[in-house]
Amino acid sequence: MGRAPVALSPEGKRLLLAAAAKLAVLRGSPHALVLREVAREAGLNHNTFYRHFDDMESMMRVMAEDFAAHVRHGVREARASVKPGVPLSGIVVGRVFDMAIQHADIFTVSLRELHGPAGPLRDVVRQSLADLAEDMRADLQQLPELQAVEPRMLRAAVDLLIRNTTWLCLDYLEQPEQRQVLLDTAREAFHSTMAGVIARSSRSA
Amino acid sequence: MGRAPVALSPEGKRLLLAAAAKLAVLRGSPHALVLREVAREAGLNHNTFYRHFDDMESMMRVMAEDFAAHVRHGVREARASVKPGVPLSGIVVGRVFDMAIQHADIFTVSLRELHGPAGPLRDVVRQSLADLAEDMRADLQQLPELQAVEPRMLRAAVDLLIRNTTWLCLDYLEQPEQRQVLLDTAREAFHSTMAGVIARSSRSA
DNA sequence: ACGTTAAGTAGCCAGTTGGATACTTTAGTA
DNA sequence: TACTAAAGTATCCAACTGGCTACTTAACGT
Repeated sequence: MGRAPVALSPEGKRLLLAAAAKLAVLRGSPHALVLREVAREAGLNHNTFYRHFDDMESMMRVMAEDFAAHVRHGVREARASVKPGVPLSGIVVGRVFDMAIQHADIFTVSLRELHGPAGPLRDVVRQSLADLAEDMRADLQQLPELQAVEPRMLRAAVDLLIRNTTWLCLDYLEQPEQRQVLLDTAREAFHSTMAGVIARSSRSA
Repeated sequence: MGRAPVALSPEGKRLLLAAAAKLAVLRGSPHALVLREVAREAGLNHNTFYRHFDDMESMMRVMAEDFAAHVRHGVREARASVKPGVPLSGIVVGRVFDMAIQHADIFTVSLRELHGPAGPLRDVVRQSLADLAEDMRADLQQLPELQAVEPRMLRAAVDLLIRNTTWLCLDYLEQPEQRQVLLDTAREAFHSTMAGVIARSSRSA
């Protein structure tokens, strides 16, 4: 359940996953990957690939599970790091950025895949973000200013912010030196959106 | 300048571009394209490709230019369709969706490429969106409620909305039957964000 | 010390690829 | 009508691919 991803995997498997992620970032898509090239990048014979994966698609499934595990792990850690009652939302974007940069290739590939062709990788990534969104909504809803807001409207706002954060996160992974600027951008979006939700909600009440 | 894109191109060139876009949508990335397969899909001998393009990358550049031309053309049309003084913003998302569905493959590939690896295609697409953003900001700024808003803050809000719209547009291209839902989502994001900008702006004034 | 199994390797295969060179067809136009 | 240039084709090539079978090495419990 809660174990760190790919921790118990054999060396070769991890090397292959890392090589695949790295190459997929360069190529722009995991679908452009070439089996032999991945093995070469990992410093292994191309046949070793078959010791760990059935084919490329099965490898992508593993990568997607890794991504999902990282996200779950990150959320759990963030939750444990703040006092109960205090909202996570203030720190969540920074946490996301931290997670992302620690597994930069996997995150880049996974987030890009959000709008790729339908497939197991995309489904898993989308589900992770959907879970995260519902988590954040419930978290925010407990704030006094937001308790009166209709859950559906709040969820829509959170979805908007997650789309925005995903975008900025990909920018961050490409230009880590822009971290502060991107965080500020995300924070401003957060403030504007929440102010908007509150304004619209109290107006309609 | 203002001419419709690929209008004067020879038949084969258009066939190849259409085939490439179609396959790139299926594959998830133009970088996964295979020259011979593109030609096959277009019903042409693979050598004919070289009559029109130097290589795959030069073809992608052409595709990017097509995308940019479509966007410019769409904006010009939208501008002409509303009375002067009336803001475009109310209809702009619907217009974007219309444009996108008319050139579904090119738009899908181009918008996906926004977070692909750096390259000419991506640069052109980003520039198109940046131009569109500045256009929209200037347009919105003329509204009475928004005249007092700091341009930089308004631009940030527009950027947020464009990121959101891009996302929803890709969803729309994959599920055209969801058009109305997605348009409503975009409209709600628009209202929330603008309400937020106004609230924050008047608060700090 | 030995046997079992997982991890890794070597070499082969038929099929496909990007690209070159040389040829044919089409369409315009002088 | 004959000439030309653009568009399209046929064929060949070395290089690479995914996947197969068969072999070697490393690790580990007994």
